Amino acid sequence: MLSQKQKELIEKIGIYFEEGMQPAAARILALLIVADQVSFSFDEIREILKLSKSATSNGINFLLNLKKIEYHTKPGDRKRYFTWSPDNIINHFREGIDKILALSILFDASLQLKRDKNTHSAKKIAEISDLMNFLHLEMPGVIEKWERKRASKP
Amino acid sequence: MLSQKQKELIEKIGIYFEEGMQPAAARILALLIVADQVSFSFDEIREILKLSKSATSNGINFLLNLKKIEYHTKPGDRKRYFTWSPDNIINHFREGIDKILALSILFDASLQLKRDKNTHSAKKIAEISDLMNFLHLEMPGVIEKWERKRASKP
DNA sequence: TTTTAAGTTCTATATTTGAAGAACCAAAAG
DNA sequence: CTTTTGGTTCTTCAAATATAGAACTTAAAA
Repeated sequence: MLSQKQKELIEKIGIYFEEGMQPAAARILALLIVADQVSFSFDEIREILKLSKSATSNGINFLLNLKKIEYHTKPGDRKRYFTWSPDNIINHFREGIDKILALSILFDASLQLKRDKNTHSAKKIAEISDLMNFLHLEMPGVIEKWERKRASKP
Repeated sequence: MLSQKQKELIEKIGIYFEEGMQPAAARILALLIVADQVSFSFDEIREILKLSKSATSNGINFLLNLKKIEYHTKPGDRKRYFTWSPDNIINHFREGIDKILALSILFDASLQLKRDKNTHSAKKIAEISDLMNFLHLEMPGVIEKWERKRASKP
């Protein structure tokens, strides 16, 4: 079903995803990305990843909530079959960029509280905040550029 | 020494920094960024943040290791005085981008293992990997653009 | 209407993480 | 030398997180 290499990749990708979700959820997501099989039932996920029912249930619902995965059903079959939903992945990057913007706002606030706005440190805060803002502004253009490139040579 | 607002900012910025370091280290870094005072001794940090010696020591060394902070000494004074080192902050963004690249490599590896590279999922993996790569390639240009803008109107 | 299947939720642990405080150490001061 | 200072390291301890497994729920099937 899963080759050794695929299992290893699930672990490696899982570790990346652990930044932001519990290990079990991270492995579930990685499984759905890496596997050849297009969809997995609750129990298949459970068995393959050797998780308890609760860890499986919680992980799946966490991922459904974030819309990282979705499920479909089959007529005359009560099970749900889960698949990765890759389509809103660009959103993921947007969220990352928004987070940078939020931090830049805190840096600005810190600058406003500085007695002396001309120290090296204060100027650096302003600079970093400006950079974060700039990145936030530039990002849509970069993604657009990528989309154009991609549309031209598919 | 620190206003209420500054203390609140240290907490808020600290929470951002917790992604990637332990809370105590995050607060130390936030303190060195937010405060007007340019440098702090070990015991000042300890007292202001109400940390134990071990938490202070570990946090400081963690931050020194990552070169997020540095210290200087004064003649006839054994203490070290710690300051934020903002200068390689652009590096911080580069690291973030490098991390994205590392993930794209794992996605590529996953794609290589796919039996059928023409499924929706496989094509999406390719697409995401390509986007991550593109971001990695574009970033230096974006930062350069920012530097030019900044040089022109300082 | 009883049983079964598919999952959820609850309770009990296990694991991980972070921090406290004491013991320790090395260099400088006395 | 011996004491003090400035910190580090070691040994708990506490809290947060994650998981297991059992008990429960709900809807469909028998």
